[in-house]
Formats: sequence, structure tokens, C-alpha cells
Amino acid sequence: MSAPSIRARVRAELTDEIKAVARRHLATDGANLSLRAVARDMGMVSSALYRYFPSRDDLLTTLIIDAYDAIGAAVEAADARVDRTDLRGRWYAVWHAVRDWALANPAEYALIYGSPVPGYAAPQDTIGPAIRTPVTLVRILADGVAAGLLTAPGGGAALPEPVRADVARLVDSDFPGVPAELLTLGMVGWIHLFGAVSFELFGQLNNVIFARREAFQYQMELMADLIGLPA
Amino acid sequence: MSAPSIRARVRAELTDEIKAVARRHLATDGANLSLRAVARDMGMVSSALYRYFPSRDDLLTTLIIDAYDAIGAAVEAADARVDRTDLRGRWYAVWHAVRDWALANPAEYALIYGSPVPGYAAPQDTIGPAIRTPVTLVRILADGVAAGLLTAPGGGAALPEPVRADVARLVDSDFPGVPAELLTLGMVGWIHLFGAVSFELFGQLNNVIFARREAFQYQMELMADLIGLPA
DNA sequence: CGGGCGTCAAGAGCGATGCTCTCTTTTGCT
DNA sequence: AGCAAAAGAGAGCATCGCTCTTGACGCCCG
Repeated sequence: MSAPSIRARVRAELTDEIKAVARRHLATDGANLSLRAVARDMGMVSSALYRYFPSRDDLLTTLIIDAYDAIGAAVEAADARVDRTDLRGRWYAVWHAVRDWALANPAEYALIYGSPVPGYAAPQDTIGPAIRTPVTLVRILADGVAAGLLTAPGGGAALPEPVRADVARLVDSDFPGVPAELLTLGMVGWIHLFGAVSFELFGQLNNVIFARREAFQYQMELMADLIGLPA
Repeated sequence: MSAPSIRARVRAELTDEIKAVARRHLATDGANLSLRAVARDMGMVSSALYRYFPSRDDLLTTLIIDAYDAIGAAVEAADARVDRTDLRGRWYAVWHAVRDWALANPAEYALIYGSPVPGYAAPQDTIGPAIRTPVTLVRILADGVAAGLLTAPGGGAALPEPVRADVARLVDSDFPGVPAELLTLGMVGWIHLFGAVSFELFGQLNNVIFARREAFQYQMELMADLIGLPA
């Protein structure tokens, strides 16, 4: 409870400002942001930045964690705004939250979901914030099962045994009671959500699909149907 | 039919060698490849490379086009190996061809399907090669319709009108006779294919799913079922 | 067959990058 | 009030993409 020292506070503020400026640069320069340019924007000399971040990679890692946390928070907030038992409403809310956040912060989205920088290994610190979004998505299904609103879908291809083993590990650790088939479908939905947003953001449907939002919604509903979310 | 001059031939060979070396560097350095390093590997001086490529971006563009053509050729070859009327077999072949190529050439896959380099606008020359893969995928459905093996699926969410308009344009220009609902489902499958491969390649299912191939196959079959490909 | 032209590689150089090291100044705690 | 720790400034190193100039080589045509 000790009040943080003045030094520590101004340091934290400066660190935040550096991150903010870096984020601004990220929007225009992408992943290849320049430490010197950030320093210039802050009226500093490049070497001074090294008092706050040991390297450019470290700055990037911090931005990555922040981005994961930002989209995770946005998604969780969107989910929280919907009645717990309205599974389909929650599903829609999460999907739109992901897309809206990505459209509002394309550079940061690309940073975390785009091609990884070669030679850059994501530190362990990133995995925690990284799973917030998919966990929120899958939790909708878990809540549905717990509330008796959702059961494992019957038809379709059988779940291959090795996949079932992988998913079972996940069921035991985080989503007890959820059928493996259902959780797998949740992950499939998460993969498709990511694919749809990335496709739109990375320009793969330029000159092909112009009704972006409607196309996104269509896929959102399609996946909800596939999972068997009650209308 | 005039024999190309010796000058032109050695020039072409050198150009190819530069691309090959650059591709090798791409595998380790990613999109931020160094012209000077490529030149060093070729026993040249950096400035000499500018005789062959006007800029680094231009080299990258060439590599991008080559990559699109490579995966497109691999996909078309895989599709061609299957009986024309075996729609599901062709679907599976194309899916696996995409994944296999991506796993074999991760850097080039990231180059074309990863986050776009900011400030880099894909030239028109890329769109031709870029659509080879999705066209091959959707053509399976078109062939199925032409052969009377496939019809528009009944259930599911209704296609939103703006999306129908976008898809109708595509139907008229490239896939006459294909119902818009079906072609849309084909694109959904293409998006999911891209999402699944990208997820695997970009490390998003590290420490979660280990049975990569089986998980991929499961999604491949799921999408085939969704489209209604006859077993 | 030989001179001229076009192509090519090389080198030096410019501005910029990430990062390190040293030095000076500021600053907050005791 | 004084001191030690922290922060900033500056120079410097190796590297980058790119430009310009300078020789040298090979090809084509008279």
C-alpha cells in the first residue's frame, strides 16, 4: 500500500507515453517502427529510450501484450453486456467486438494476428492475454452446456481421436463438462472468426466483396448454426 | 522464335538466381530481407542488384507473384489428379495442397497471406496469380453444378441482399449458372481454409492442438459437409 | 574486323536504422 | 544539504536502402 515514489510514477507515465507514441507510429509504419522516430516525437534522443525499453523487440512485445489485452477487454465487455442465457446474442456480440476492434486498430491486429516476425519468439508473457478472446468465445458454449441450453451436435464428421485427446486436455483444464465435440466446434468458430477478419483486413477480398459487414454477419450466423446455438 | 541473345539469357539466369537467394533469405529473415545480404551471397555488390530489380519493394513484389503462382500451380495440379466428378476428393486434394505448400514454404505463405507490409500497395500484377487458388476451389462447386451433382443447400441463414449482389457479379463474370448461395459457401470454405492454415502456421494453436493434420482434416470435412458435397 | 554503344559490376557516399558506451545533468530520498 | 541513483545527451559502430559515378566488358553494325 506504500505510495509509489514520485520517480516511479513519472517513469510509468513516460513509459505509457512512449507506448502511445509507438502505437501511433505503428498505425502508419507497421511492424517496422523506428525507435529513433519515436524518440524524436517525444523530444528525446534515441539512446534515452533504452532507459525504458531494453530493445526494440521488447517494445514490440509490450505493444503485443497491450494489444491482446485491449481486444480481450473489448470482447469481454461486449459479452458482458448481453444476457447470460442469450447464447446467440453473446456469440454475435463477441464476433462483432473482434471485428470492430480490428477495424479500429488494424495495425495492432496485424501485430498480434498477422505473420509473426521471423526470429521473434513470443515470450510466455503473451499467452495469458492472448487467450482471453478465444476463452470468452468458448465460455459461451460452456455456459450454454451448464445451463442445459446446449448439447453436443449429433451429425457431421466424427472427431478424430488425436484431436479429441487435445481437446480433452482443454476440457479438463478450463471447461469441465463441455463435450469435446462442442468445444472443438467452438474452436472452429474461433478459427473462422479470425479468418474472416484477417481476410477483410489484409485485403484478400478487395474488389470481390464490398458488403463487408453483411458478409461477416452471414458467416457469424452460419457458424452459430453449425454449433447449434439456439435461436 | 528468334534465339534470345546470350546477354538476355545470362541476365534471366542471374535474375532467377537472385530470386532464389532472396527466397532463401526470406525463410530466415522474413519480409525484412536485406538486399545487401542477398548481394553478398551472390558475390556481388549491393548496387549491382539494382541492374535487375529497381528497388527492394520490386524484388518483394516479384517474390509475391512467384509465391502466388507456386501455390496456385500446386493447387491446380493436386486438383487435376482427381477424377472430375469426385467433388469431395477434389475438395480434399485442394485443401491438403494448400496446407502442404504452406508448411513447405512458410515464409512465402506469410508473405502473401500474412499482414501486408504497411505502405506497400499490391500492384495489379498480383491479382491474376492471387486468384488461382480460390478459383480452383470454387470451380469444384461450379463443376458439380454443371454435372448435376450439386445443388444450392436449402437450410441455414438467408444470404443478405448486398452479399448476394457482390456474389452475383462473380457468378456472371466467372461462374455462370452457379447459385449465389453455393458460391458464397465456397468462399466461406476458402476463408476457413485460409484461417485454419494461418492459425497453424502463425502459431496460434501452439500448446493447444498438437494433432495438426487431424484437426485440419476435421475442418476440411466439416466444410465439405456444410457445402453439401456428396460423399 | 574494328570501333562505338549498351550493359554490367564496382565503389564511394548519403541519410537512416538499432544499439552501446561514456559523460553530464537532474532529481528525489535520507 | 548532500549524495547516490536515475535520466538524458552525445558520439560512435555496423548495417540498411538507394544514388551516382567510374571503368570494363561484350555485342552489333558498318
